[in-house]
Amino acid sequence: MQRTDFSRMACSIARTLDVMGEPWSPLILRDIWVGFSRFEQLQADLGISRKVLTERLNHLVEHGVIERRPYDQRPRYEYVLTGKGRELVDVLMVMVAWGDKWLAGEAGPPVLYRHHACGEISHVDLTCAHCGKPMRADDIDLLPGPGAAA
Amino acid sequence: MQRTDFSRMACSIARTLDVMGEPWSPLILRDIWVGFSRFEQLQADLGISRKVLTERLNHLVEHGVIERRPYDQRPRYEYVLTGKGRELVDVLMVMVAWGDKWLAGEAGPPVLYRHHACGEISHVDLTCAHCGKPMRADDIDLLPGPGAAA
DNA sequence: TCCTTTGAGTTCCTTGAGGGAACGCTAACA
DNA sequence: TGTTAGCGTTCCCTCAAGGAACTCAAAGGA
Repeated sequence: MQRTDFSRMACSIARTLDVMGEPWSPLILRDIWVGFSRFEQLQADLGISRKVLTERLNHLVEHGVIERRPYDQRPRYEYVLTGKGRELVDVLMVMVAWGDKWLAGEAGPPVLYRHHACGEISHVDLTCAHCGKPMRADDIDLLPGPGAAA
Repeated sequence: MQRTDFSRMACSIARTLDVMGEPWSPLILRDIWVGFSRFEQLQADLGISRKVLTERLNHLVEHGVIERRPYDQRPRYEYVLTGKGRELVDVLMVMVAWGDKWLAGEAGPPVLYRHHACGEISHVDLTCAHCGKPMRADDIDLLPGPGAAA
């Protein structure tokens, strides 16, 4: 099915979706983040079609969020997050916080996150990079930026 | 178009994707967030197929992130974010921060965000809800939670 | 009274992406 | 000389996205 190309839009959300917005891509990044690094591991853990997994991995490599590198003399490869990719995990962490709060139900969250700095089970909050106070959907005004469309 | 159903997975990322992971859904939420609230506005601004827009809006309403309500005696409706939906915008704000940093290029970010609390152009940071210190991909340990799969 | 306009979808056809199973390729190892 | 393990390719089928045309309801004008 022909899909619309988001990469040309003058919108950072659309551009980010062009990198990791296709089906399965966030879950592939999650798996690589938590330590599944090889093709067979990813395929088995996710239950994704091998064809689609190949396409997604290539796409993520092309955009520099993961890196493909050999781990053996034999033709064996593993995928690891780049710095760019590790920052993209921020998006996943916020999805976790939202899903834990709104979708986990009676059973509670499937995974807990312990923060190294304080040792507590916690989750992420969004704060202003400038003043450190909370920064949520209603706390900002939008202004046209230098890269705005004509 | 994800033919695989993510909603049953024991993963808050997969469940969140089930709500807003389909193509266009994040951009629809963005538009509603910034003030496009009507069917015609959304269709014109996004250039999305009317059929898909209808499907996505219904899906988002079913999951309680937006609300459909009449704004006229005539059969006219507008879509607005619920509380649940406003919190989902957190995910978009982090996509903005990442896209602005890694994909904006020479031109710079297309949109600037001014924080009400401090009045500065800024972006979001991820901090620990417990101790307030930075909380990024490498700053946490994962533990099985109460809702973990058997 | 009839015609037109507007907003909000709905229908229908075409194309191409995802699912899934089978196949291929390479290098070590028994 | 098989056999195995890891990593993809190829192929076919189904169904979802694109896109244009169509419908419907209510208001406003001629």
